[in-house]
Amino acid sequence: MSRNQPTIADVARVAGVSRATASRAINNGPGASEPLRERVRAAVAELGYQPDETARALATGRQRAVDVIAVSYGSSAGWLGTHPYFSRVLAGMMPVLEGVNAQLRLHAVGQENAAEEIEEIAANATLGAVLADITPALATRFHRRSRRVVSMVPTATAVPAVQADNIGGADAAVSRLHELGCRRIAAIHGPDLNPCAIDRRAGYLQAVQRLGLPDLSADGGFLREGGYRAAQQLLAQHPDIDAMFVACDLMAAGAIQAITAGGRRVPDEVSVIGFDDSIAAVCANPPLTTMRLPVEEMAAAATRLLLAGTPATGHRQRFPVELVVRASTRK
Amino acid sequence: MSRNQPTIADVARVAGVSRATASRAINNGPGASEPLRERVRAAVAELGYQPDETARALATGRQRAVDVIAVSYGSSAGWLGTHPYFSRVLAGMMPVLEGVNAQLRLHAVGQENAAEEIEEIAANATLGAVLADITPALATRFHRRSRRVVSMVPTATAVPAVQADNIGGADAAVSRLHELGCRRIAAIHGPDLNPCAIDRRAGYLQAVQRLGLPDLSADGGFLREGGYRAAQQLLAQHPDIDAMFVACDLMAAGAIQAITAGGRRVPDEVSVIGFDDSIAAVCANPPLTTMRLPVEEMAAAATRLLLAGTPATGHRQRFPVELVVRASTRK
DNA sequence: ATGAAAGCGCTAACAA
DNA sequence: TTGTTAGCGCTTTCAT
Repeated sequence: MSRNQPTIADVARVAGVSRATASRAINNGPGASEPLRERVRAAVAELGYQPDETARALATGRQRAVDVIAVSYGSSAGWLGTHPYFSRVLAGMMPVLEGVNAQLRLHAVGQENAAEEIEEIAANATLGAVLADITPALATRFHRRSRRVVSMVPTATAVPAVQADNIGGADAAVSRLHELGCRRIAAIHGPDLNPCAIDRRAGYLQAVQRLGLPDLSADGGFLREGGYRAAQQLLAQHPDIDAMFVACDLMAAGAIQAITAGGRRVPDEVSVIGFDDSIAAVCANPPLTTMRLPVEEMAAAATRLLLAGTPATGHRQRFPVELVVRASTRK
Repeated sequence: MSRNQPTIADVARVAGVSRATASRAINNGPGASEPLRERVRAAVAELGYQPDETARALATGRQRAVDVIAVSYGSSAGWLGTHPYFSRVLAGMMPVLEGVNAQLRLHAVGQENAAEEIEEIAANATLGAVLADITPALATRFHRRSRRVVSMVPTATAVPAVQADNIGGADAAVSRLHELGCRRIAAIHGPDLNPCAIDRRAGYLQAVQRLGLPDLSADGGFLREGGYRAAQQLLAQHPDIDAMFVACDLMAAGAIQAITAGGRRVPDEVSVIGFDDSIAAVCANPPLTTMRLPVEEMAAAATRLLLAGTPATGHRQRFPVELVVRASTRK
């Protein structure tokens, strides 16, 4: 570094006080007279002094940063860039970090050496970490090293988490479709190993079983292309499908494209209901009826939990998943 | 902090060497014999030692972090969360930061006290900052305090920048529509003050003028709702429109919804061409033909520039904007 | 109320 | 090659 920033010693000298007094004045700490505080303020302004957060962090032992960890399945660029989820968690965190003088550090850890990277992040964690989409095993690993952590997806029981009712949401979606008169309700699911995908699949299965409907499932891998292909395939195999429950909006947008490209109308011939209420839902045409996952609120809650101290082991904060009606389901 | 992590002193003691030797071994520095290195490695493993990056940063004077700054016009949550742009810049940066032991710090600065926040970030910058969407005035402010900065949008001449050919891209889009036989080409523009929006508008104007077409412009504010409304209005005022150039995909997705909701077909009756090639383009139905803004590549380049040292004042790296043909334009 | 001085955990001159 | 020592810029006892 070639920065030649003024230090607190400069401020102290210009103000004609000791470094300790300068520090007290700058941090609004107790034990400094108003006249001296004023001189320090003047010196700060004159020099354009900005405290070095690194030194401050070392001296106090706490750095006031919250880490966000996302695992990059395959190429980090692909997942992080194309899935609307991450920007929503960031969007949810930023406002609560506003004005509390805390940094937001973003980490994309690769799959291979994930364990080591997690360890290192945990070792340097300060306020703590928000686990955006990590497996229970890795979450446990982090938790063992630092308890200042909260997961945003279903995880190991010990790890604090904010979680949405994915099962209930999926069930509600299918029930809704059933109320609308649909009887051949297909589903497009996410990756087998994804905790959220697992729950949404369970919710679908639970609903069709209760309602006495057939299980018409396909896999879409949480990606738009997968949703497109799955919908095509479903339509080919079961031409009488009158509705689709799609486990994420991105896939649902693809599914709608496939349905209309195949010459059927949405929602007149087939109703589609997505999951997430992400940007993909409003960009789809017709706009998607979907189950809203309150990602921003969850991320905000997770951040507040960290700001408030060390979350209790096993802590759970639940969030409802609610129906948002748009135009992809019939009246 | 109640962390009780082992320090390098513990490692040194366990390994039976001095702290200096331990440091040398840990950092693969020169001047340490293999046997001692081995003992240090063993001690590190035994204690589960992880170097404290803060202390390291203070000692070396460089913290190896790159900052990303996004200005939050209105609510920070809204903009950051709903616009696909930011996640693309993050996605572009992450891979180049991989394995170089550098953190990514994210800042959303509010509009009111933007100047101060910018100053503070600049003062604590280490590798430097990527300005995602900042005004020329603020960029200049940052540049004055730290030269380690690169803007991703058109900016003041002194500030280093990576920039795409927005004017040329917009012109090319209109030209393309003209080649396709369209003669009533409307446009939906972004915010008046947004540097990218300004250039895209200029490109449209330049093209219609050259081609002898009428200027059919409306404003959409770079948001989907704005695109929807602008398209409705355009269609009402000029029923003979046969194409639309829309300055961003998010607005274009809205425009397509408005067009089809109004009973016209895309692309048969009206062709639509967007800008960005964001997630909104592939979620739209039909999928959008668009001008691809290589955001990830630009963000990666910006990051590499910072990693390589202090970018030269006024540095410019240009990126092409290319046509991506999908289904929203007629053949 | 103020200042002197001791660290925070680490790296990097300098000595040995 | 190894160890000793002096900081990095700041906060925070502890005297005064």
